[in-house]
Amino acid sequence: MTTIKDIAKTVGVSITTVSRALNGYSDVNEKTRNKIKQVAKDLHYSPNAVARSLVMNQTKTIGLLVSGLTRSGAKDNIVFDVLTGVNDYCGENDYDIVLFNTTTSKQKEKTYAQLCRERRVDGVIVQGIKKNDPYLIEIIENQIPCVLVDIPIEEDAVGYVTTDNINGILKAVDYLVSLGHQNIAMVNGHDQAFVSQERLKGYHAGLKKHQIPMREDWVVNGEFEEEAAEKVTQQLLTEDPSITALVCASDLMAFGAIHAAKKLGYEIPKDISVVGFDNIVLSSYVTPTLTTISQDTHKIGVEAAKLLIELLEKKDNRRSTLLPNELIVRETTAANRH
Amino acid sequence: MTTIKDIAKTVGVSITTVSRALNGYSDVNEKTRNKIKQVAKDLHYSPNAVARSLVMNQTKTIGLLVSGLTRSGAKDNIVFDVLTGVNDYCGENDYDIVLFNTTTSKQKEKTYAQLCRERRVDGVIVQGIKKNDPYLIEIIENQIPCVLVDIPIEEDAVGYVTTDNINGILKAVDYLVSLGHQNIAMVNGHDQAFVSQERLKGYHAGLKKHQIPMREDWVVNGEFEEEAAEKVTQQLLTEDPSITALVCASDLMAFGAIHAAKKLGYEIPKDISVVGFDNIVLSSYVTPTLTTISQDTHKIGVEAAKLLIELLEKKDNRRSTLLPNELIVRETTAANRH
DNA sequence: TTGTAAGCGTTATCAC
DNA sequence: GTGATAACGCTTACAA
Repeated sequence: MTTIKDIAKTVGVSITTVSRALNGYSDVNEKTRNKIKQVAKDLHYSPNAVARSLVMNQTKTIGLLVSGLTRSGAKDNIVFDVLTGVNDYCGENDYDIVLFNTTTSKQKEKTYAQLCRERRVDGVIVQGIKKNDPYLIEIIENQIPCVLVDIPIEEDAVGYVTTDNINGILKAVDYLVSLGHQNIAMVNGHDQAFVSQERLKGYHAGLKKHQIPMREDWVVNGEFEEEAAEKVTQQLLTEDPSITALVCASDLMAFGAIHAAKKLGYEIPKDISVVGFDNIVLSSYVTPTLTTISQDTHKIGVEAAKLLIELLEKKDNRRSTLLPNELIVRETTAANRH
Repeated sequence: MTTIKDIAKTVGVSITTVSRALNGYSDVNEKTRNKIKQVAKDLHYSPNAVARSLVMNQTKTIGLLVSGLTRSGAKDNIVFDVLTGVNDYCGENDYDIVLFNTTTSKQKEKTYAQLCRERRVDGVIVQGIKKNDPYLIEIIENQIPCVLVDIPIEEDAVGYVTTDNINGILKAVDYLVSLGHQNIAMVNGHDQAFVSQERLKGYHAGLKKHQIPMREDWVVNGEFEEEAAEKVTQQLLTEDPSITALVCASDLMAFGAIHAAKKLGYEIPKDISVVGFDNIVLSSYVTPTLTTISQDTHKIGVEAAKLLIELLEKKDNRRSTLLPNELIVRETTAANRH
């Protein structure tokens, strides 16, 4: 593999000159530069990023730490979408992405800091970890620049990007109320997710706004899983048949809820309205198509990468980005007929 | 950041000893080793993979070059699934993955070899490129170890993994024939995909096996896209209403085909049977659920990583892996009633 | 069992 | 404008 040494030898200059010529420094004769460039091309030279990283003490690489980088993540395409967003922005800005593997047994022993330091990534984007994940403490304690997805923490070296979860659910409640619904229950995720807290706040805010009394037992947790959501919804609906609408904290859970309702003999949306959250691909393919709060997951990725790179290059001192959500009305919601 | 130098200083030994102690060499006193290990821990030492890579001339990193690493890849979760498979196997074997960005304008200028050499990846897994992609020639010409997904090329340094496409379609045809279908048409992908060739072979083989005469005009190309498939299917079915079954080269195209059929007043599966290919998540969520040939895309990823690492470590001289496919019977196929 | 020293391919600091 | 030379953090002959 050709090195600047080889180029230096064939051109008859020092390696210093080659380095400077190739890196576009001004203090080098244009003729020598051209000769060097030509030889570099002839010899199929590629700069060795590893060597450069070593001396520059930066790798132009960011780590992507994803908790749900498993097969199951394929159902909602969220993880993938964020990844493509990160990839897009990084590509434009000459950063490479390395995937951190936290799922496999072997790597599980390594701490977050070890993972980062070993690969000498310049920064990290973290997605899908829970509030009680041990990594989270490490992230805050360490000085490694980091952007969290959906976890609102701001530190010197850490920021976050999330969507306006409160407002999202609020829009859903607004819409349901406008359809004449008053008995609106919520299928939330779990207590270890910040987004669940926020979405719950949105639910409360919505009820309050329309002066609908809150009922604690009308909020159930579906663990962000289709099956779990089905189960709790079935119970909820059995115990209280007066419920006419369901806001769910994810589309997958909405599917579970719908399934439960159908099993109980409900017709959708005639007997009960359901709105999801995420707007995953599935939601426009199922029958009936799902009314949902759309998150631009690709943009989450883009903004996360953007924020991180700004952090790295100290261009700005923003520490967070809040993206808007949008209500997508489809077929699982209808006027209340009770 | 702590280095072996720091450890050497505090323990009072040379850096050589530290290096050897930490890397588990036998020729080092157990007492010194323990002291060194302790100090390393105390000082929060992490080995610098960059420095190591430079001297070892290997990065323990493999590049993932994906053509469809874009938002659109979210519909079929294939790209993502393969990625998780690769990630799983690499994690177990201490390899990291770096994502090669080929979509963004900036990187597009770089050749395949440049991409690989610059990052000094040990090997590459390539997915989603077409037969006429300029990268392909480079891959063959270069000496960089590479495993291709769904492109059957074997060279000294390149191998591939794919599924048994011929047999997959054959199973579909077998099944349709067993349901009494004789007028079976095919919605294929496009000529630039090896899998399309194979699936076409499977279609031919299936017809031949059951002594059904081939009709060239009953094979149409849907470009692996839902909309395109819908269009060509509409035309096909309009021109020849005697067709009672459709084998499609992807689930997404099957959805397009179904849509076209419905528009023409067909009921599914009463009036026409449709079978897809891939078994993407969507196919079990749509109504009616899709009969399809299932590919274990996660396993494709695992096997690709496995094959590449074997190649890298010269453990074996296999150059390819063929995975079986499976027919998943769901609701879009029924007995022929014509 | 341990240490010395060379070298991996760069960039950066000087001096010329 | 250009060239020695040191440095980045590590591994690895070779020597002791």
